[in-house]
Amino acid sequence: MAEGHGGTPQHGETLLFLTDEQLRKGIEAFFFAYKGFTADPDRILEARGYGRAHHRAIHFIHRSHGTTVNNLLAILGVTKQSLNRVLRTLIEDGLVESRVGTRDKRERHLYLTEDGQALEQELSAVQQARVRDAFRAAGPGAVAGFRNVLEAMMDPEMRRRYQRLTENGR
Amino acid sequence: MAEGHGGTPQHGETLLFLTDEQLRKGIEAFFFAYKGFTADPDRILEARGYGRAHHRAIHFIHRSHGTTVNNLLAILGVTKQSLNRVLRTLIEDGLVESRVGTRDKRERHLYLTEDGQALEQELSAVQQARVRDAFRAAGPGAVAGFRNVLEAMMDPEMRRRYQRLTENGR
DNA sequence: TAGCAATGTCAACAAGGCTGACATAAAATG
DNA sequence: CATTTTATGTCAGCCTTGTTGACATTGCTA
Repeated sequence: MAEGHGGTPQHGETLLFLTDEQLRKGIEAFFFAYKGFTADPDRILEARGYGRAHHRAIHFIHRSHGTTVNNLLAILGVTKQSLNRVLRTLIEDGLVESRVGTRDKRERHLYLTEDGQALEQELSAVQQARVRDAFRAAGPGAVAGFRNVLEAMMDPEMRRRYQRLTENGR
Repeated sequence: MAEGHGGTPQHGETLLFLTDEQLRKGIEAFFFAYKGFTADPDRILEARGYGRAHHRAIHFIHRSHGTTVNNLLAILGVTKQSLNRVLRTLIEDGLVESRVGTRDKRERHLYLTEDGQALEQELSAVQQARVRDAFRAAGPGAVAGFRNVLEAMMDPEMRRRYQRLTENGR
């Protein structure tokens, strides 16, 4: 499967020589970094009896106020039963509000309550701080480069969803 | 904690202005990319009735032939009960061999069998392909930049372990 | 009106984390 | 040599968060 000695250049860019060792380091870095990436929010969530699944729901509801359940399911890529379990506790705990759609009354539109927004703020503050520090430590150019690599690593379907999110903020 | 409008430059590098929006995109990119990162191995593992935990064990045993259980525990950051469950199935299935230590007979040294190496190859082939393609698509400079950001994002303890791994290959 | 779509819910199951407790063998230490 | 510590394994039980399958309700749509 492509022995690391190159082949032909693609995209008209300079040929990149990537050794197995370089790739392995990248893979391990990804693994270890993801732990750090989630460590701070995890601590906050744990104190409330929540997990990462709650964080993800809160994040994307904040990101897209009034999104529907189906929409959220597509973004998160889990089953409705799995999401519903999380959503139910968040609604019961008064962090998320579910309003019946006006145009289509079958849909439920999801919003963060004040408490929900407060938790979202708390979670994103620590996570953003971690990412900000990492970007600064890595220096200029890292922001775009980092995101480009990540974007290229996504499955096409997820990339589309990601790009749709970042385009219009909705 | 550096208010986002900069303050004074650090590390003698150019000041980076990072908006909340940029940070949020980075965070979401990380989330979506991690899904892609694990998608290909996950498919292979599923066919064998294994999960990500098995992959991680296999990866680091391959990476450090003859490593001890304690060592592996520290790298993976899980409990011995959790690791043991995975390790037991891998040993039963003949993918991993556990040898009593010669110097210290309490230790068990872990090795991949031929079958284990074959699976490791299969798994790393698809994962490396994904990372390689992403690096190439992102262009030169991405490799180092990407790794620098990731490294800065790790918890200090994990960063030390990561660096120790990448230094001497052991 | 018939059928499809969006949502919720119940039940059951699995992976993979966790804690606590206990057992064994071997090393290390006084 | 006796004691303690270390490395490992194992049993039992719990939690979160995924999964599938089945079923009900409501409301849109053809």
